[in-house]
Amino acid sequence: MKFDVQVLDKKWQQYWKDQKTYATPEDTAKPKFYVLDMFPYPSGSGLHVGHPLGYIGSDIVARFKRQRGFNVLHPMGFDSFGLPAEQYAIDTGVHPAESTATNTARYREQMETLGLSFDWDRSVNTSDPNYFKWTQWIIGQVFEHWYDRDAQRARPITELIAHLEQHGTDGINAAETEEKIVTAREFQAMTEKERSDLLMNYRLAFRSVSYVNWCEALGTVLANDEVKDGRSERGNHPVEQRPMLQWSLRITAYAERLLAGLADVDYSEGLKAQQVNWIGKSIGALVHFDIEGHDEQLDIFTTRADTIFGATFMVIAPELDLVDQLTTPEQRKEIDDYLAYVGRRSELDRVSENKVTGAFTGAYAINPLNNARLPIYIAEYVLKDYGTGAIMAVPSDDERDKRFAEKYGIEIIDVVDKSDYPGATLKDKLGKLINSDFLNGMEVPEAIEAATRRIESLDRGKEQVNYRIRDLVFSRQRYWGEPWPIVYDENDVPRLVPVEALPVTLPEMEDFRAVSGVSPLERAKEWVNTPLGRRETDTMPATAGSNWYYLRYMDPHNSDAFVSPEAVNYWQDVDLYVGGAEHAVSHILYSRLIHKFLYDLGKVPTSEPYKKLLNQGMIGGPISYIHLGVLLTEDGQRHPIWVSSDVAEGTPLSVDGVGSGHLVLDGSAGTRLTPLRFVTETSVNNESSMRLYRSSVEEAQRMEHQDAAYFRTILQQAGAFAWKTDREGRQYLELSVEQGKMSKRKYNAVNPDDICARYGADCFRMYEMFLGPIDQAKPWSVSGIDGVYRFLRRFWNLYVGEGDQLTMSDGAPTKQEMKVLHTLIKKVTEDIDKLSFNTCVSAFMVATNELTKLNCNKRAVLEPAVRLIAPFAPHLSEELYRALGGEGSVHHADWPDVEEKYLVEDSFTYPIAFNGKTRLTLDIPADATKQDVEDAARADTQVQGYLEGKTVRKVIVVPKRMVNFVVG
RNA sequence: GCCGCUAUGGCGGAAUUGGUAGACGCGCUGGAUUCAAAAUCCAGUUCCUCCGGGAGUGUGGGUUCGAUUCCCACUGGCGGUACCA
Repeated sequence: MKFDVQVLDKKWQQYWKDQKTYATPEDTAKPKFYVLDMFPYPSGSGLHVGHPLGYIGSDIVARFKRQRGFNVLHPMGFDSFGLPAEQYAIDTGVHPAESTATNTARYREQMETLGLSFDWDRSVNTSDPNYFKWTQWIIGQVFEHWYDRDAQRARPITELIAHLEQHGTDGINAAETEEKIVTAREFQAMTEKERSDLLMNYRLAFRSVSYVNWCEALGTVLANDEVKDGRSERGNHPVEQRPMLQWSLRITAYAERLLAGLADVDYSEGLKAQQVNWIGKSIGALVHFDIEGHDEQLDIFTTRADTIFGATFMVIAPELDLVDQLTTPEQRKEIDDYLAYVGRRSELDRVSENKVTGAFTGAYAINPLNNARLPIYIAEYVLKDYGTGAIMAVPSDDERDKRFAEKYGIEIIDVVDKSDYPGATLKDKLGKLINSDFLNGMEVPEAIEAATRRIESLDRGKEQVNYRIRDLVFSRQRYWGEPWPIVYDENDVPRLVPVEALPVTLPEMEDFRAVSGVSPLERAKEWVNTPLGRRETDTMPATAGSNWYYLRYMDPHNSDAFVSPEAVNYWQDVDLYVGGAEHAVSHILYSRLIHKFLYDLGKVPTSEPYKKLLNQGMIGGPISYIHLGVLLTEDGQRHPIWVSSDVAEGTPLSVDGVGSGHLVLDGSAGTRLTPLRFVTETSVNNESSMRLYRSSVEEAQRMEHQDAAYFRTILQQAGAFAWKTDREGRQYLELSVEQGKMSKRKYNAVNPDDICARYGADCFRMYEMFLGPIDQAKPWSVSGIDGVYRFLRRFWNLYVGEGDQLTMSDGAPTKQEMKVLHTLIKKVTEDIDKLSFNTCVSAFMVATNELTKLNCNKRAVLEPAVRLIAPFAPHLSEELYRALGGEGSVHHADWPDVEEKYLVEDSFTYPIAFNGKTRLTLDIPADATKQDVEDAARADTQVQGYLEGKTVRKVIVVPKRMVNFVVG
C-alpha cells in the first residue's frame, strides 16, 4: 500500500458513493444530531478556498457524531432561485434552469472532491417544482393567517372573519397595517372586494401600496437588507424610494418574539447584537398634538417625553399625506419647491450628504402640556417609516433638531441640566430637568416616566413600543423565482391557489428580461389568464426558498406535506448551523420568522430553527490595484498613463513615446483591479504593494485567457506606462494591495481543486483547519501546507514501513505509548466539542511526533488513532482502517474512549518561582502534600542559592501547579 | 457616531478555574545523507546581553504572592449599522 493521495481520494470517494456510506438511516432509536451548512447559491465560478472552511468544520462534527453513535443528518442543497442566476442568464443567454443545473453539478463534484460526508439523496434545490410547491404552500399559509397580539400567535384568517361578522373590529388586538374601526354591521354589509381589502390590513402576507426600494437597473424592488448605502447589494446599482403595490410579510408582528427568542439560542454575541439592532426596539410615548385650525391631530413618537417642554417646533416627513393638508397658501410654493428637491435626491445623496434641510408648512401644532404654539416643518431628516413619521423637535436635547433650529432661527429652550454629568452628550439620557413645570428637579428617567403618565392621564397619548424593523417586501418583478400562488377574480379579489393546483410553475419564456416595474411574467398571456382567474405575476425573493429548507431535508421526498410530523418530531431542529457571517441578519432572521409561524400552526415542535450557530471567518486574498494618472506634458497635452502606486502628484515623469512632464491625479485618475496571475510579490517586508513586471505584461499580450483579455483591456485604457526599474534592470509598476473577501470579480479567488489534486483532500482539510480558529478571519496562504503534508506522511509511516508493507505488532503497548494515545483521545474529543479544530490538528502532530520517537508499532495504540483521525482525514483513515482489518467503514466505527488511568503522572515538574519569576523546575512526586513540596523545594541546593541572604516572607504552593517563594 | 469582534516571535497561531508565555506548523540558521539537487532526517530559533543576567503578550494604570487571562482608561485593525426621534 502506497501513500498516493490521488489514488486514495478517488478510491474511497467512489466507494462511499457506491456504498451510500453517508446516507442517513431512518433510525429513530438513536439520538439525532443535525449539522447543517448554509445553503450555497451555485455560482458559475465554483467554490474557492474560503467556502470549504465551514464545510470541513461541519463535516468533522458530523463524522465525529456518527462515530459517537448519533444518527446524523448532514445534507447539502442549493439556493438556485434568485437574482444572481437570472442576471447570469441574461448576460450569457443561457436559461437559468440550465446554468443552475451545470453549476450545481460542479458544486457537488467539488464537494465530493473534498470528501464531505453529505447525504446527497436528501439534496434539495429551491427551483425544483417538487420543492417550491411547498414554498408556495407555506407562503399561502402565511396569507391565510393573521396575528393575534393578545394570544401572541398567528391564527387562521377564518377566525378573524368570524369575529368581524359578530363584533366588528371591537375586541381585536391584531398586528395591522393601520388602525381600523369597523362595526359588525358595516362588515356584514361589505362587498367581497371590500372585505378582501379590509383583510389585507391583517393578513401576515399582504398586498399594500408602500414606499419600497426600487432598483431601476435590476427592474425590481428590493428588501431593506438587499440595499446597502443607497445601492443594490447585488450589482451596486442606485436604488430609489417609490410607492408601489407590493406583497409583504408582516415580520413586525413577530418582532418581540424574534427578540425574546435570542435568549434561547447559542449564537455569538455579535450576531445577536446585529439581530437586536435590526429589530431596533425602543420604548417611548405616542403623543397627540392638536393642529391649529384643523380637525386632524399630529401624532408623534418620542423616547424623550421628559423634554416636551423644550419642544419648539414639529417636523413631519415630506412624504406624508398630511403635508398637503397642512400647507397654507402662503407657504405652498416653498413646500412645493422643497418636495421637488426631495424628489430629486436619491437615497445615496441623502445618506452621503447628511445635511439638514426643510421647509415651513405655515401650520402650527399645540403642545398638549403647555399650549405652546409650535410651527410645523417638513424635513428630510424625519423618516416616513419610523414611528409616526413625525416628531416633536427639542433642539436643546437632540443633535439634528439643534442643527435645524440653528439653521432656521428657531428658539432653543434648555430643559435638561447636565452639569452633574461632565462628558455626557445629548444622546445620553442623563441630567436634571429645568424649565419644565412639574418635571423640574427630576432626573431624566424619572421625568420620562412622569411626563408619560401625565400625557396618559390627559388622554393625549400613551406609552408605546416602537420597532425599527419594517415589514418584509416579498414581491419581485423578476422571472427566476417562485410565482406567488395567487389568482385574482374578476373583482380583483386575490385568492389562494389550492394545494391540489400547486406548484404554480413558471411559464417557458424566450425573453424574461424585466421591463421597468412590470414583471416579465405579464408577457406570458396564456399563463396569466387561467380559468381560476388572473395570476399574480410577481415572484418571490430568494429568501422564500431558503428560509425553510432545513425542514425539507428531514423529509425531502414527501409529496403530501412540506415535512411529515414524524420526521420533524424526530429531527426537531438544527443542532449546529455553520455558515458565513454575511447572512447574520437577513437569512437567519427570516427563517426564524417562518419557523415561529410554523410553530404557531403546530407544524414544528420547536420555537427556534437553529440551536447553535457558527460563523466561519472569511478567508481573504490579496486584491491588487493598478493606478491610473495623467501625464501633463510641457506642451500642455494630457496623456493617460499607468503609474506606480507610490508616485505622488506633481512628480516629473518622462514616458517613452509620449514625452516628459509631470503627473496629475484628477478626475480621470483611479485604480483598476488586476488579475493576480500577472503580479509578482515584492521581495521585502511590504505587504501593501506588489510589482507588475513588464515581462508579464508582454506575456499577457500573447495569452488566450479570460484574465489576459481583461488585463489587456485595462492596459489599453492608458496610452503609456511610467515604468520603474528594479536592481536587476527589470521594469515594473508598483500596484497597491489590500486583503479582501475572495471573489472572481476581484481576481483573488483561489480554487481548492488544484490544491486537492496536489496534496490530497485530507491534507487540504487538515491544513484549512490548522490555519487558526474557524471563526476568525485570515488571509489565504499556502505556506505551511507542506508541513501538514509532511505530518500526514509521518502519520502514515507509523503504520506502513519500508516496501509499503504494514508493520503492525500485537505486542503489549508501553505505559508511555498508552499515555500518548489517551492524551490524544482526550484532547481531540474535547476540542471537537468546542469546535476548536486547529488545536486538534496540533494534537495529532504532537502524538505523531511522540509515537515516531517511541518507534511505536503497536496495534493497540495505532488502531484507535486511525478512528480518531477519521473525521479530519477520511480517505487516509479509511485505507488504514481497512488494511488493519476493520469491518465496514471507519466512519461508522466507534469513537475511542479515554481511560484516565493512563494519564496519571507519577511526578510533576514544578516550576519554582521567586517573587513570581520562574527560575528553575523540580520533579516532585505527584502525590506530595503542600508541605512535602515546600520541603522538597527548600532542600534543593539551587533553591537555597536563590534564598541565600534573603528572608522568606511567604511560600505559596499549589499542588500540581507551582511553587512561589516571596522573599524580601 | 453607535454596536460587536480583535491585538501574543519574522509569519499562522497555542496556553483548563489567574500558575513554567511562545505548544504545533511555516520560515530562517547549522548539520547529516547525496557526485549534486530535490526529498528526508537531526539540532537550534521571542528580544537584548558585558553571558552574571535583563526585558517581554497593542499603550498607560490597578487588583494579586503571581495577570496573555480579572478591573479601569486609551490606541490601532476587522466586521456590522447609521439622520431610528
